[in-house]
Amino acid sequence: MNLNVTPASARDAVYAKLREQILSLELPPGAALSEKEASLAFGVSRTPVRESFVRLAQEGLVQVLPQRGTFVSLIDPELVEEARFMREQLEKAVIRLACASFPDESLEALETNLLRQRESIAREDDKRMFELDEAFHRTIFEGCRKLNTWSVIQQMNAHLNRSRMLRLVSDHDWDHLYAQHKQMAEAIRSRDADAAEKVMKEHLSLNIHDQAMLKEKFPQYFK
Amino acid sequence: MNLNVTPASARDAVYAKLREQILSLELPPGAALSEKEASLAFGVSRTPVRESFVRLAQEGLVQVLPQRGTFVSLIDPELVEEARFMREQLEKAVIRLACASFPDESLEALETNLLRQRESIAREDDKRMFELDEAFHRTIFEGCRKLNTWSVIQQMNAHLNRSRMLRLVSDHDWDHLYAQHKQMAEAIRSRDADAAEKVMKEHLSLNIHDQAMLKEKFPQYFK
DNA sequence: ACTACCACACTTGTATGGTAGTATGGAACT
DNA sequence: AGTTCCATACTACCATACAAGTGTGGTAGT
Repeated sequence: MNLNVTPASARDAVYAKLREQILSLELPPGAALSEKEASLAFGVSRTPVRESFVRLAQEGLVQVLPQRGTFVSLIDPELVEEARFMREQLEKAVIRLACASFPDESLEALETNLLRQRESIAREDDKRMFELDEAFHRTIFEGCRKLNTWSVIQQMNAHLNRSRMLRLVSDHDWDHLYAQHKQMAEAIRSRDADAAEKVMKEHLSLNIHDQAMLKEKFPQYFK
Repeated sequence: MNLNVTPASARDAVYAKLREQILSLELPPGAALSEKEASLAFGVSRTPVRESFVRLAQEGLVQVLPQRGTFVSLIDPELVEEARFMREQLEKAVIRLACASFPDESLEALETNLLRQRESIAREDDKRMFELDEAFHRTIFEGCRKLNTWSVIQQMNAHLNRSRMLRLVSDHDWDHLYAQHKQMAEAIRSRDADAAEKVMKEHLSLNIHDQAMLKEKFPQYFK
């Protein structure tokens, strides 16, 4: 009997691990990867490593140069801004839908989430707060039966988050974000689509100014 | 000297060909693929075939069941509707941007494209008309410097187009679409964002009714 | 000192063999 | 006749060997 459960294929495991390391900047933009090196590190052959590279390349997280090497993609400011743009448009549209029709259990889920957010802020648990933030937005999509849309946003977030990660975590004004989340839930409950859209727009509008600053501070990470 | 230019890697070639066959329904939803079979058909080894399967799976065009087989994904009505939804939101937002600021050369490109559309309609050249339709929308994104957004839409279009393909080509009311395109160009020129958004919304609103009808007509192709 | 060249140590791309899990059809048994 | 079991022929997964392109450092020649 084999209790050493293999959670998934080697390919998926390598893919997930590399993705995480890239998004956390543990593998910084521009870093050289290599099929052989990675295969040794993960204790698998080159085949599953290669296949995970293919996936990462399709997401734009790595760049494969034939016969030369594979590198973690530099952060492309244009791509980051467009990812933010797309997310803003989609989230605005969905929260409007939520104001038109939203199941009670999803609204309850939002309220519960808000309570937990307050706890996490009090405990200064940034990691947990990240998760709750994501779950909050996800719940809105779920209530509108737009989970496929949420997946697309998640993919685009890869590029956004890598840029966000450069700012110190303490930079996050959780109180402000919490207040906005609370306003969103309120707007959905009172079916005020205009107010909801307005809050969401502000919530998702990182100013481009920050981008330029980051690019000056970490020039080697940007395209 | 080797004049048999390999336009790209075997992997890319296989990927492109399979994708085309899936989108054209030459490989219908539910069809069984197999690494071995495909490798024989393309005259390459299983490796590049496998890697193209990985890419197709990530796009949701095929489904890989370990140790069982690889199948062309069934059309998921929810996914199709969400793809349409996302495209509508993004295109509405972008055409509003175009009304605020749009380079002259892009506007000229739209006008030229419109002329060609009229020609193609007259010649009843459906394939050409498809291309011009796509180019028209692409030009709008290009003028707004939102080409990454366009790429995302292109990916989602895969699912939309497969559904569209089921309708007979003659179903397309090119005259109507042409008229809408013309109105869009007009609105951009006169910077009338509200009018532009309105036309775009109608332009991209396939009614869900069609979906249900198609699902009844081709039940084996749907999830 | 400088330049042209080439061997070599890398890289990714492709081919192939073996492994393990799954579905199926037929044989043996009830 | 109906059911269970197993051989077999698939499948995708992974490891490995080889092919082919690229960059670099050293060397020979000028």
